[in-house]
Amino acid sequence: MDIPKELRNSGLKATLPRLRVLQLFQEGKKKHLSADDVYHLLRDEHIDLGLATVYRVLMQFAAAGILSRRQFESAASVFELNQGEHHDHLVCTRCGKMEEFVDADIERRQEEVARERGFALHEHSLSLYGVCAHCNGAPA
Amino acid sequence: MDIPKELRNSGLKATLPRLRVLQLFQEGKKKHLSADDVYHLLRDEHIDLGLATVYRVLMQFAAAGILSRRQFESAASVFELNQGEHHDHLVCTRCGKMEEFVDADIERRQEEVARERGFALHEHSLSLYGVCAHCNGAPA
DNA sequence: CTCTCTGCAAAAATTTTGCACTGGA
DNA sequence: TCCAGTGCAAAATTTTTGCAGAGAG
Repeated sequence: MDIPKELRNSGLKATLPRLRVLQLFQEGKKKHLSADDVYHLLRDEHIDLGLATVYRVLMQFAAAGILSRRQFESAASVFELNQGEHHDHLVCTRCGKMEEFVDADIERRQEEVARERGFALHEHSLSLYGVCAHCNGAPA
Repeated sequence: MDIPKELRNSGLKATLPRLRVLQLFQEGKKKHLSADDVYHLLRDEHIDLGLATVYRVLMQFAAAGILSRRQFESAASVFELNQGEHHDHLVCTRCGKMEEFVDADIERRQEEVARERGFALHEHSLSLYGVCAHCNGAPA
């Protein structure tokens, strides 16, 4: 989608920092980025914006539904483009590789578990941690 | 189990701070406690220990397998007694109530998902967020 | 031209570490 | 007694906020 338009739809002005941050995610070279990652990637492109601005922009995007914020095992949160369909993550604890997946059975059972306990389920977070085939074949 | 013994089994001396922290979890009034929770609960009992010590003790316990560290949506990690069997969490986003559950179907599918993608699964983290029956019946 | 947005720097919140002193075994 | 353990304070990390100036519409 047209980036400035996507911003306007969210009631946000199309400013340079916002355009660049969104572009970074839409390029898709790396899907999961922390605030600090974004900050440094943009600095590498000689786009100097403050870290505070990066945080503000990321949170505005998350509030607008453009990005989702995720919390994995490490201390810092990461953000990723929200592409409509929900998905969970499978993370290699050796090389950091991250795969996304959706499993209909798991999704369905989550609903059932919540319903059995009288909860109205709004969202969930599932992360699997293991060692990927590549790292398994060539242990460190 | 006998608390000093449990500590010695982990190669830790039975010191007052450790005994009190472990006792707090074993009383079970509240299962999930952040470092700050522990710090204040003990201060309420006029047991003055430093916050740094609380962190150290909690991390030693986690390393020893006595406690597990969890990361929910909020910024701070919480710790809970590790009672052997793994479980996941169902959290009410309105009142904070937390229920634990294990679902065999979900566990099995997680293994399958990981295997299909060539990962050796080591652990996972699943949290469901919703509104519990009580809060649903009496919306704020 | 106005009102949002940004940069900077300072504050907050959470967690970790250095160091001299204390206390369990 | 001896070394692990503790308290305190300072540092590190991640994130948020105040404020004056800059820039989009």
